[in-house]
Amino acid sequence: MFHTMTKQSLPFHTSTKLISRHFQTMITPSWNTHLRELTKHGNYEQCLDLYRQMLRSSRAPNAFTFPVILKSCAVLSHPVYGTQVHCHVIKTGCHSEPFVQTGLIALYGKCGFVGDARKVFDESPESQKLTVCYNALVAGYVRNDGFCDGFELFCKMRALGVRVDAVTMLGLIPGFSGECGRVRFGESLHCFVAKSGLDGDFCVGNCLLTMYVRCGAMEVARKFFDRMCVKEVGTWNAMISGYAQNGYATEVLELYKDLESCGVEPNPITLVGVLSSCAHLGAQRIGVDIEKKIRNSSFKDNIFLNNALINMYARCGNLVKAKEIFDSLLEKNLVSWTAIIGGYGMHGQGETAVHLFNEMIRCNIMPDGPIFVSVLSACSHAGLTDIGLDYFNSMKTNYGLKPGPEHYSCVVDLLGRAGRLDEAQKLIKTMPMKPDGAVWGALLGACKIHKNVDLAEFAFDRVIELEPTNIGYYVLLSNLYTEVNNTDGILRIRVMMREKRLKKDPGYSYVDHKGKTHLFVAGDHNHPQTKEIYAMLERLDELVNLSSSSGGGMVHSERLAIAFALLTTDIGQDILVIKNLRVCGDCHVFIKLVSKVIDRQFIIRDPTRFHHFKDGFCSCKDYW
DNA sequence: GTAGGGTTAG
Repeated sequence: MFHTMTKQSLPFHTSTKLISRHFQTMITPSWNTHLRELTKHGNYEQCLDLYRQMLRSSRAPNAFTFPVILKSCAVLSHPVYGTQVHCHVIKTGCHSEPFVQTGLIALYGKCGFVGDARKVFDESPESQKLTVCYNALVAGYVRNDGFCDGFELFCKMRALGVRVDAVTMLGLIPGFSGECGRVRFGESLHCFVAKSGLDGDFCVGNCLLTMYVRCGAMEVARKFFDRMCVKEVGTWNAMISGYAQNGYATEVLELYKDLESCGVEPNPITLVGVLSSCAHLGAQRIGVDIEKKIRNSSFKDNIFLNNALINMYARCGNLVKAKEIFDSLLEKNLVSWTAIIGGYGMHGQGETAVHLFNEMIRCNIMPDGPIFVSVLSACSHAGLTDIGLDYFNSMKTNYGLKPGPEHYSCVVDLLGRAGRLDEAQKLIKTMPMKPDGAVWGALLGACKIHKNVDLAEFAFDRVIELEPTNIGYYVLLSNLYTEVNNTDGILRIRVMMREKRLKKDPGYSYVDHKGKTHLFVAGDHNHPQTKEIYAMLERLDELVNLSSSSGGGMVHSERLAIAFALLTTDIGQDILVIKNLRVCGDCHVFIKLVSKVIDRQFIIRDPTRFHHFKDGFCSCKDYW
C-alpha cells in the first residue's frame, strides 16, 4: 500500500530530487522535527512518504522517530507497513523504548491485530507499563469486540494501582454500548466515572452520552444531556444523531432549535441528523432553510450533506429538486444513488428508479446491500415483478452479495403484491435465515390485498410471535376481516388487542395548504369545508369506480385529504404534496387515475408519524 | 523533540 503514494503527496512544492538532496544533509533530529510537523497538521500520508525518503537517504530512525511513524500507520490503518516499521524498530534496538511500545500497541489495536498488541504489551516489563500503555490495549480490546478482556485489563489496572484517567474511560465506555440490557452496567460505570472525578472531561461526557444512546436509553441520555455543564457541538451531535437514529424526529427538530438559540454553530454532522428528521416528518420548510445555510457555508460540497438533502427532498415528494441536486454533484457515491433511486421508488416511479440503477451499473459502481433494498422496493411499488426478481437473483450471481432478511421481505412483498402468494410462501421456506417480522408482515400485507384469509391468519400468527406489540399487523388482519365480513375475526382481534393492552392511534392524513396543515381522520366532520369535501369525495369515488375497480385500498382519511386538496389548491399548480398517504399499489393506482381525470400531477410521500396535531385538523405549527 | 481516546453521516 505504501507504493501507491504519489510524488504529489510530498511536502513542499519542489521536485523529489531537490527534496532528497535537501534531506540528505539532515541529521536524524531534523528529520524527526519535519515528521512531527506533518502529523501535527494531519498530513499522515506525507509523513510516511518522508519516512521512506529518510530510509532511502540511509538515515537511521531513532526512538523519537518511531512513535510518530507508528501513529501515522495507525491513523491510516496501514497494518502491513506498520509491521515493516515494527521490523525497523527491532533492527534499530528501539523495541524496549516505552514510547515505541505504546505506539506499537496502539497501532495493532487500531488495525484489528489485538493479539499482536497483547504480545508487545506482555513483552514490556511491568515496571515500564504506565497508564498510556494500558489505555492503548484497553481501547484495542474494546474496539475489536473484546469487551470482557478490556474490562478485565481495566480491573487489573485498578488492582495494581495503575492510575486510571479520562483516556482510559474513553477507551472503555464504548464497550458498554449495545444491547439495552447493558444500560445498567453503563450506569454503574458512569457512577465510577463521577466518583473518580473524571466526568469533568467533556469528551468523557460525550462518550457516556453516546453509550446511553447506543443502549437505546433515550430518556436517560436526555436527562444526562440536560445536566451536562459543558456542551460543545459534538455533544449536541451525539444527542441529535441519537434521536434521529431512534426515530425521534420531532425531538431532533426541537433540539436543533435549542442549539440555535444557544448560539452553537452546527457542523455538517449536526445538519445531516436534522435533515434526516426533516425527511421523516416531511418538514420541507426547515429542510429548505438548512439548504440555504449549507449553500452559504464552507461545507456546501460535503457529500454527506448533499446526500442528506437529496434524501430529504425525495422523501418530501420534491423529486425535481432531489434530482437537481443529484445531477449537480461532481462526486456521487453509492449513498447518493441509493437516495435518488429510493426517492423515485417510494413515489411509485419504479421505471425511473430502475433506469437510474442501470445507469449506475453502467458507470461501474458496485452496488451494495442497501441499494438493492431501494431497487427491490421500487420494483414492488411499481409492479415490476419479474424485473425485481431478476435483480434479486443478480445480487448473488453478478455481485457476490448475500441477501439479508430485508431483501427477502422486499421480494415477498414483490411476489405478494403481484398475487404470486404461493411463490412468496415458498421463498420464505427456502430462506437461509430465520424469517423476521418484516418478512411475515409482507406476506400478511399481500394476503390483505388479495383477500386470502387462510394464509393471512398463518402469516399473522408468525408475525405476532416476533412482534407482539406492532399494532399495524392487528389492524391489517382486522381490516381484511372487515372486507370479507368476518365478524368473528374482527372480534377476536379486538379481544387480542385488549388483552395485550394495545391501543391504536387514529389513522390520519394531512395536506399542506397556504401555510396550514390540514389533518383528517376517518369520518371527519370537523373541517369548516366539510360539505364541499364530501361532495368532492363523492365525485372522485364515482370517477374511480367508473374507470377501474382499484382504489379501494385507500382509507377514508386519505380520501378526505385528497378531496380537500383538490378543492383548495390553486389552479395551475402542477405538483401537490399530500402527506401521510400509505404508499401501496392501490394508492398509486388511485392517485394516477385521479390526476389523469383532473389533469394534475400528484406526488405522494411515505407514511410518517406526526405528533403535533389537535383533533380534526390542525393549523400550521412551528415546523411547517 | 516522542505515546494512549471518543463523537459522526443511507
